[in-house]
Amino acid sequence: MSEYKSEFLKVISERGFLHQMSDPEGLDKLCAEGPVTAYIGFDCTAPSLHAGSLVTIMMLYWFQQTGHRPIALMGSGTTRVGDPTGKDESRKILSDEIIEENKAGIRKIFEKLLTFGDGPTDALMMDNADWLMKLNYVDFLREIGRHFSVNQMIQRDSVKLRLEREQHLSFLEFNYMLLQGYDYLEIYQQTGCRLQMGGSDQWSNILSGVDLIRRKAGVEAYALTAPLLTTSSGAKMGKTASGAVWLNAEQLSPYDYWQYWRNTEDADVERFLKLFTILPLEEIKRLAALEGAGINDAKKVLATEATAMIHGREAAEAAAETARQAFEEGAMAEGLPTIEVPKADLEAGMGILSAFVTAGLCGSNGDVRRNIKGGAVKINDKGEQNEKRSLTLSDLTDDGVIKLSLGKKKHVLLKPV
RNA sequence: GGAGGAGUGCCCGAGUGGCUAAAGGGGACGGACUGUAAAUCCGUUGGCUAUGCCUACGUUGGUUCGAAUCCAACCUCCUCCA
Repeated sequence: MSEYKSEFLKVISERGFLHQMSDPEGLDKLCAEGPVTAYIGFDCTAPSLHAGSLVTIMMLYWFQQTGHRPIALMGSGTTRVGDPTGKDESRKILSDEIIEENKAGIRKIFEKLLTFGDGPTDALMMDNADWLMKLNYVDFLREIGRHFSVNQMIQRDSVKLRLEREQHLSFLEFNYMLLQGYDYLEIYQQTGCRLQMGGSDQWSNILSGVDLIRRKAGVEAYALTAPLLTTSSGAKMGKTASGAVWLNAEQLSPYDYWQYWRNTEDADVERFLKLFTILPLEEIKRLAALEGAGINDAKKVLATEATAMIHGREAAEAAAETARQAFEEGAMAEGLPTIEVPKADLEAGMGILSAFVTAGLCGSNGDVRRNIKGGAVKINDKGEQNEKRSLTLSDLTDDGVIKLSLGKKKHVLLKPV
């Protein structure tokens, strides 16, 4: 482990963000000299980013914190083309309106973590649709395609493996590195950006941009990737029962987000504290040293700090307090996710089945029935076995709500309005 | 353009005329054990106004009392040859 001179690489390497770098010495020197500009691209396939993207988002955060200028690139141009790697046939073609909506949702996340503006280290937001949509095929081939050597392209591991195994590789996929390489060049020309970061799966795409900039502009640009994260038990990051761990509050409440981190596996606690919180390393070391049940305290810190990063300190504390009441006191915690139902429904008597479905705890009536059979369903903390049970105003607690629970961890409050 | 192969539930994958809402595995969810962890064990895993009904094995038609299974056309994907 060589010592880095630049603050950025020091922080990044200590906290476990580093996977590969194209020219460590050169990049270190560049970053040590003064403000550098770097970008990371994000797809616009969903209305929010999820926990899987958080690693690279945090890299942008640290980049700015250590005195540099980050660029968040919205890939709405490449999203329109569609990422060719999936196996599903008939991929959904997203309409322009949806892509724009998604883009708006994704922007919000960056606005929380980065400081935007016109200053030398203020973050920028760009969109590759601005230049990709204008491309003319023949011009592109002449201007960009000429700088790509097929001989080299087929040497790339991603390509080589496919060819060696005689697996199909479409021309579209083969071209992807040109598009992303072109992004890098375009951003370099517009902003002087000389560093592109991303997940480790982006490595070869990033390198193609590095090459292109060298050929086209005679400038050395850099590549840096972060490891692809899995939990210690091998699960992909950012997936839960109800889907992805979204970063936007509209997609996933801060309380549920807090819970996601609270349920981190023991073996991941230290790694996640380094990656997803900004606590000092000594503090993390101390927390990670906790053993047995004590590590639960570290998980709470992880949850609160990680939640504070993207939902704000206040929401994080509230989530922590709600969880404390719900789990440690078994009390009726007011901060639990709350669903409003028309008062009239309760007056008429609301079926327990539909109550759990509207609360989002179960996917269908049959799902509720199965869970009732499995003994997972509770109303106001009392087990319920009768699927015909209906909820009425008399079920309201002193706080004026009805608490629905599925299993031990999932609770929703029903509130009449 | 030619020859061959494939398309099954969230995913992988068995099934080649009725016993198939479809084996098995993974994942997920619930339960037990714990520490709101992991591992392990057990259960569940299409929908409904439910002793029945509907939807589902690429699409559309056909054969049949009856089709995921047979036939035809089409769509998509893959491999090899040109």
